[in-house]
Amino acid sequence: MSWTDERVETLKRMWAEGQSASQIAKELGGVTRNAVIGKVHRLGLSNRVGGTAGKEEEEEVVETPVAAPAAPDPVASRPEPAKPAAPVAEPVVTRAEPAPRPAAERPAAAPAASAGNVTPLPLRKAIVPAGQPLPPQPSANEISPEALAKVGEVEKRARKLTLMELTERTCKWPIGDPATDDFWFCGLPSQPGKPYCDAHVGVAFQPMSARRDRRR
DNA sequence: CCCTGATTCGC
DNA sequence: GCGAATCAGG
Repeated sequence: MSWTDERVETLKRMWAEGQSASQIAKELGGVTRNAVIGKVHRLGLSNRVGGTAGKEEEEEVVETPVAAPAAPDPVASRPEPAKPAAPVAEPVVTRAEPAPRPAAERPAAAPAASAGNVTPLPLRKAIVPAGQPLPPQPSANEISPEALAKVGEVEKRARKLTLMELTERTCKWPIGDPATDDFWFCGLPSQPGKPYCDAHVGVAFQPMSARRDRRR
């Protein structure tokens, strides 16, 4: 693979969007993240300290002076790196399997959720009608007590990751109510090839037999 | 361990 | 110019 104009362009765009080198490499295909990083440097794009490697002593604040009037350029306006609306790399929360229903173990609202995260805005968590914010459940939603206990335990140690923090190796089991700020993803190490951690795999994939057994 | 970017250096 | 290997940090 060579760095064609198009590929370089993609590289530039994604890098500017704050994508990681590995993500860019994955998108481009045929290159490793090392290649991407190498190219980035050769292009002189080395910028944002993407979260690590904070070597170098940056003492020179050689940035452009203040001078940033109100109305910027009418042309080059790309201040929104949020959603390229282009080829979506990955939906992150891949659930090609039976949608999980973490309804069973609803954690009573956890007020002190995010540490030091004081909502500055009048953010109420009651966009929900009343009582039961969660959608109806699939019907037979009986899970073995063992599995439930396991989940209950595990969720106390959940890493409480945000959507953005999920990777292929983190449990994507949602916890809490998406309609409120009392919501996060388990985030514990997922089983190889599975979207969830051990405990959540246990409740997500029910053999649909066993249950009957224990019931009658 | 997983991940990140930075740098080096033989090709 | 390229990128694997290595380094360095979270």
